[in-house]
Amino acid sequence: MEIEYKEKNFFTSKDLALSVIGGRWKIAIIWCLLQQTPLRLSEIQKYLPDVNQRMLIRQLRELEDDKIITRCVYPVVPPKVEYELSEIGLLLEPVVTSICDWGDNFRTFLEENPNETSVE
Amino acid sequence: MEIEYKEKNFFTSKDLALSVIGGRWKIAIIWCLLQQTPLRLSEIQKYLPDVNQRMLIRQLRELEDDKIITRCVYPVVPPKVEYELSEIGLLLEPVVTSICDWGDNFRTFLEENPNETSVE
DNA sequence: GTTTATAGTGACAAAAACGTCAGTATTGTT
DNA sequence: AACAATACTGACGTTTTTGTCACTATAAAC
Repeated sequence: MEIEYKEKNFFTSKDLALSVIGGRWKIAIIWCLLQQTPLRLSEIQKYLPDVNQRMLIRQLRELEDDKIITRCVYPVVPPKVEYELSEIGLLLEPVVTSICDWGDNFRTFLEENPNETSVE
Repeated sequence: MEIEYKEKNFFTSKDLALSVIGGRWKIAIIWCLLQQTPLRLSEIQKYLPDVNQRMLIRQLRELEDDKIITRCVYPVVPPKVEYELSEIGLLLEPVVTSICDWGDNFRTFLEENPNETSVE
């Protein structure tokens, strides 16, 4: 997270929201947890194979610190940890949905308007 | 923008969407243009005083390249340039709205659940 | 002829984000 | 005794992002 809301004045709700969900993989993680819940770390990794474990854990920690997800550790061996959206985290569903919907529209737009700019 | 959709396979709409609107100030810029349109650069700067001009211009260029906004240059002195949301850009309104709405909820949540973690 | 306004660009530095690698803990299995 | 599985952490370096500073163009106003 780039901005710490604890240390800055936020005038708008969007700034506050973006400080929490603006991270590189945050929306993707929340998306996973909306598909299936709870999820173990290893399961999230299967959903997001492009994210390395280190990064994934860092993003999960930030989401946990911001109370968007909960982390439940089971005292077993090998260890088992389950991640779940919190109540306020679940309320992000409309955000994720609207992003996916727009992505659909944008994909259609791209197909209908092929790039005139060639990268060469 | 971190990911070039021209160069990567995108399997989900969210990935495609995030590659376009995931930039640091993209949502904020789009938010401005939903409040008032068209806007000149100097006007966007008044909306977003924390963004330096260099950065703002870079983000505007990316949005323009992705066809989210249009840039109209008037051949006058001093120069006048107007930015406007494109058709596909206007469709981002539900995304911005849902983010703002969630931000409101999250602010309330923060007020109701004061931080137990003190930073010292 | 100097200043003003607007919308930039280029070079560079600082900061933040990201990735890689190696290592930890536990206990049950081979 | 070595190895496997899961969920990590720490050190470190690289890459990307962001910011700063100086600079450009133009015509009108003073």
